[in-house]
Amino acid sequence: MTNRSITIKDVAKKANVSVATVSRVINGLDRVSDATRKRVLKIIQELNFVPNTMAASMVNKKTKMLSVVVPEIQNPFYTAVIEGTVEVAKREGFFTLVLSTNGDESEEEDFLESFLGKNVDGIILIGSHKEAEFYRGIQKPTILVDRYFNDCDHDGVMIDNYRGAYEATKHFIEYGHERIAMIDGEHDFNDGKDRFWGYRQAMLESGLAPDPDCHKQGRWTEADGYRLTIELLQSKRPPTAIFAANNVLCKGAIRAIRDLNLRMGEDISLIGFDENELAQFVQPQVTVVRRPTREMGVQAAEMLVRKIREVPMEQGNPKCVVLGVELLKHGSVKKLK
Amino acid sequence: MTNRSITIKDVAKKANVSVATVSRVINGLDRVSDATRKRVLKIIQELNFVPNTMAASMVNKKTKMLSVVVPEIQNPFYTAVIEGTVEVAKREGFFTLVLSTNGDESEEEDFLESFLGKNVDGIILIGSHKEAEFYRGIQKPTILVDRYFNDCDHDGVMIDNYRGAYEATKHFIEYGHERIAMIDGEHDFNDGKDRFWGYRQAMLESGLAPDPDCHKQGRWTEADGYRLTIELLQSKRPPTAIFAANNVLCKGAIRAIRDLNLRMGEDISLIGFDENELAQFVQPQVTVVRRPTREMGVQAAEMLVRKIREVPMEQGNPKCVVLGVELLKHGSVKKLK
DNA sequence: TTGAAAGCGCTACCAG
DNA sequence: CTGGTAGCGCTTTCAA
Repeated sequence: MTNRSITIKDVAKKANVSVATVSRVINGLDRVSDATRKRVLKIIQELNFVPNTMAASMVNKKTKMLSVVVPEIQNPFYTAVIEGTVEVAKREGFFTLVLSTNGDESEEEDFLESFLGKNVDGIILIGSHKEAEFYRGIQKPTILVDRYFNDCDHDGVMIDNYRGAYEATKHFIEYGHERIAMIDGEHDFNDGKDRFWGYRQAMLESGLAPDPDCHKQGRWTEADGYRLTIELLQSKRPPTAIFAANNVLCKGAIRAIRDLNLRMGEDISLIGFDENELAQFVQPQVTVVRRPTREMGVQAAEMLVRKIREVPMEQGNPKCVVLGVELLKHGSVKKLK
Repeated sequence: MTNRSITIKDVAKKANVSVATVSRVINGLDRVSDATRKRVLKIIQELNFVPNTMAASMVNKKTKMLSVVVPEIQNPFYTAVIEGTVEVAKREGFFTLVLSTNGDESEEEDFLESFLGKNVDGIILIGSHKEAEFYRGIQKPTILVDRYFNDCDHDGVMIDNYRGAYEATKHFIEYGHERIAMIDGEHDFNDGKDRFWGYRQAMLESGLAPDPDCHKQGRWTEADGYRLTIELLQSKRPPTAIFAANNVLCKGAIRAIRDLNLRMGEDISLIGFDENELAQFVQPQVTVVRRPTREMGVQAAEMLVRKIREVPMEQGNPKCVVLGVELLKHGSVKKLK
């Protein structure tokens, strides 16, 4: 497309200075007289010279790029995290590079091995790998988000999944529900697992024996949210309340309830995890556990930038920040007593 | 984090060969005896050596990276395009780098000037700039998607916005509607403009004088979709049909109709542009103009890869592919006669 | 089949 | 304040 691009040498020659001087001007260092600086700047303009950042990076080993790796880019939860990190990164002078892996471990690996993965200054990772070992292999400042692994040698930003599920379940119980179901996906990561344990613990504490028929597990998809909800509601002893353990599952549940012609918050109570468009649309709105999605990205980016800048020696043990969640009460939970 | 990373030199020394040979092995070139190849490969394993792609790129000026630049990453239309391009790119051996500009021109520029922008092999751009000149300045294989500019010196992949709007409007007319409103946003780009002209043309052709009260313009946001719909429906002479010119506007319209307690496809008819979650959720479902979103990304990526590989001389005049749209008829349009 | 050496474009150190 | 120069890690002639 373009012929040979013009380099620092061309500028130097035309300005009758050394490349060293041009470099100084480019980087805004002092030790350059005002006269020469002006002259060089002018030539740069004239020649329309743009420094080759890659060459620079070769020597100083910095690219001012961050990457944020997520499993899927269609889920608003992830895009919210991305937004948060991008905002901070920009403020701090980094570009952010987004990669969606489709939850595929090998795609994640490929990326980290690639030009991009190798050359960013730091990584914010919502990983798809299930073993700490993989993460330990990442030789670069990295912050794990949402999914954490012990002994992974990296810092993390999580939310209190356990508590979110616990509070949702408790809320049902306070309102008099006893036959409370939960639908979720595979327990591949701590987030899913913790939500299940939160639910379970709340049940136990209230003396409600966890009924295996009330815990339906599928994949974390809207289709399965739909299917599992139908199964629950058409069983011989349907629950009076359902806790849908993430946003897409919740959407499926909402559809199912609608399709079965049941009245939300009347015939059946529902709580979702994470806000979602449908939950806000239906009437009454669906009560959900809200987590600070954007904030997670912000925190992660701030931690990452700090880590990139700090001298390696100063780095202590990996720390994992846990952000709180909040139950947004709407009208989808019926008061039984 | 990591100390000095090991380089091609280390491998060469340990294998008792020259760096040239190691380089050949890395790149799978022939002219290396099987014996040495094996030996080098073994050392590479042992040392856990990973070639520095950046250094390589410095000399051969290729990075095997593509970037796709979109205005917003929250809109499913854009993510669908992204998915399409990523798929093709991967198949062709390129990594895709996603950038969301928030529709901000300067952010778009910053990106193109950045390390990333400078070092990708090609760009797929849903631009936020409004003048062809800007695009002409991009000295790199680029495909414009969705928004096109004449004389921009780049190829493009568009859809037939005009026809989509035209058909939607015609559909209303066939069903007996006469007071047909349209809501849209700023006419900053061809897409929005064309939709308006398609609507207008359909009206004129059918002898329906375009009533200025029936064209409400705001921004391309859900909030404005809501607001404009309310305005229309509460005016002294409300329309019987509304064409919402994009997905978010349509969502706003759906909410508004619901909040006014009107029956979709009965009290008011609606057609949206682009599918969206709410349109599929409500009953009856909303009739929409569907465009091949994913396919746009696929086409664009294929064109881009071809362009990157072809010798500069072969490049003819910029060409713009226009993909068709389809009216997905659901129950949101009432038959008046 | 292999190696030596000249870069790619820039930075940073050391002299002057 | 300015210039010379040695790399950064790799590729690619050109010779051997």
